Amino acid sequence: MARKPLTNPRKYASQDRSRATVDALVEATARILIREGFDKASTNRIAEVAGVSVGSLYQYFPSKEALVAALIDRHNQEVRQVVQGELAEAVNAPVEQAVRKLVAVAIKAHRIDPKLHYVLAEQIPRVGRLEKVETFNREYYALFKDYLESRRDEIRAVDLGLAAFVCVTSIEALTHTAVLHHKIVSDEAMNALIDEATRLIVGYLMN
Amino acid sequence: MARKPLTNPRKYASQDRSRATVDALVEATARILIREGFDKASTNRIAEVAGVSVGSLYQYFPSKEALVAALIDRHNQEVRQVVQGELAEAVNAPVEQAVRKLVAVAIKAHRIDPKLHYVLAEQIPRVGRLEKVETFNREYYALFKDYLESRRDEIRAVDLGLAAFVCVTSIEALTHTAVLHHKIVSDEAMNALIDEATRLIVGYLMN
DNA sequence: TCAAAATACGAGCGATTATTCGCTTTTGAT
DNA sequence: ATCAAAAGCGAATAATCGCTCGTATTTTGA
Repeated sequence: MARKPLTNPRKYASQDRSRATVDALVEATARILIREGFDKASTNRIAEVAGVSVGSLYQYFPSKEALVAALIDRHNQEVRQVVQGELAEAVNAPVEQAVRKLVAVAIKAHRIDPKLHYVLAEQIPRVGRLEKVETFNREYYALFKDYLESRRDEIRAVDLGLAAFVCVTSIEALTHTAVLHHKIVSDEAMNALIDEATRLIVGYLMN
Repeated sequence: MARKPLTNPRKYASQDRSRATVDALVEATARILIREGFDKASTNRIAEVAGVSVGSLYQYFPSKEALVAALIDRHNQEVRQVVQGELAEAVNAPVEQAVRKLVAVAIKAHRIDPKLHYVLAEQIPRVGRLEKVETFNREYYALFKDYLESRRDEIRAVDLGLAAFVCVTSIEALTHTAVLHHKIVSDEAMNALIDEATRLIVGYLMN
C-alpha cells in the first residue's frame, strides 16, 4: 500500500477535526448548489461558506467534481435508507399493494430534500458524467423485474423486462415531476397521485 | 421602432452574408454541444468552429445564452413541424388510435436529432433558466387535456387535468428514455414500445 | 464609380476560476 | 513537556472565460 508521492497527497480524514472539515465542505456545497446554483459553486466560495480555507478543501478533495460526487453519495445514502427499509415489505405483497407501496415510497424519496434532488438531477449531469443516479435507477429496475418474475402467473405482459422498464420509468417520471415541478402541497393531492399512478400500473400489469 | 442606443447595438441579420454567419454560429454551437459538451462551448471556440471571429458573434448574439437559446428555438421549430402535422389527424380519432398516434409521434420527435435533444435536455437547464422546453410540454399537456374533454364520456377518470398529467408525463418519459438512453435500434423494439405504451395509457383511460 | 452602411476581424481587457505551496497551528502519543 | 505528524491557512499562479472596440473589408444603392 505504497503512498502516492508527495505531488498528489490527497488525504483521508482521520482525526475528529478533519472529519468536521470534510462535513462542513460537503454541507456548504449543498447549500450553495441549492441557494445559488451550480455556477456560483466555485471552490473558493465553497471553502468560504464552509468556514475553511481553500487549501484545506484540496487536502481532502482532489477536485471540485470530487466534492459534488461526495455530496451525491451522501444524498443517495439517505434515499437508499428510506427506500430499502420500506421496500422490504412490498416484495411479498400482492401486486396492487406492492405497486401502491412502490409509488408511495418513490414520492417519499423525492421529498427527502427536493431542492437538492432538483439541482442534482437537472444541473449536475454536465459535470464529467456522474452516472451515480443512473446506477441507482438500474438497481430499482432490477428489483422490480425480479418481483414481476416472482408473480409471473398473475402478470399479463410477455416481456417482463420491457414491462419493468415501462413501470419503473413511468413511476419515476410521475413522482419526480409531481414533487419537483408541480409541487404537491396537500396530502389530498399526494393521495390522488398515488391512486392514479397505482391504477395506471396495476391496470397495465393485470388487465 | 427606435433603435437601441449605440451602447448595445446587437444587430439583426439583413444581408445574405450575415445570414450565413448567423447560421454558421448556431450550427457550430450545436456541433460543439454534441461533440464536446457544454463546458467546451466557449464563445471563442464557437466562433472558431464557425469560421468566424468572436467580434462577429457578438454582433448578432448579445450573449452566449442568446446563442444557445437560438439553437433551442431552431430545434423546437423542427420538432413542432413534425408534431403538428401528424397530430392534426389524431384529434378526431378514437382513443386507442389517437393514443397510438401520439406515442408514435413522440418517438419520431425524439428521433429528429437525438444527441442534440439529449444535450439540450440534460446539460442546458443550468443556463439562466431556459424554460422553452417546459413551455413546449405545457402546450402538449393542454392539447391532450382538450382531447380528453372532447371524449369525456368514454373516459373513466374523474379529474381530466390529473389524467392528462399522468398520460403526458408517462409518454414523454417512456419515449425520451427509450430513445435517448436505452437506444431503440430495431423497428421491432420500437413497435413493441408503441404497443406497450398504448396499452398502458388506453387501459388507464378506459378500463 | 464611390461613399456610406453593413459586416467582419481579433488582440486584448478585466474578471473569475481551479489549484498549488510554503508556512503556521493543532493534535496526540510518548 | 516534547515533537513529529496531521490539519489548516491564504496569497499567488496560470489558465480560461465572456466580451469590447478600434480597425479593415465587403456590400449596397445611387
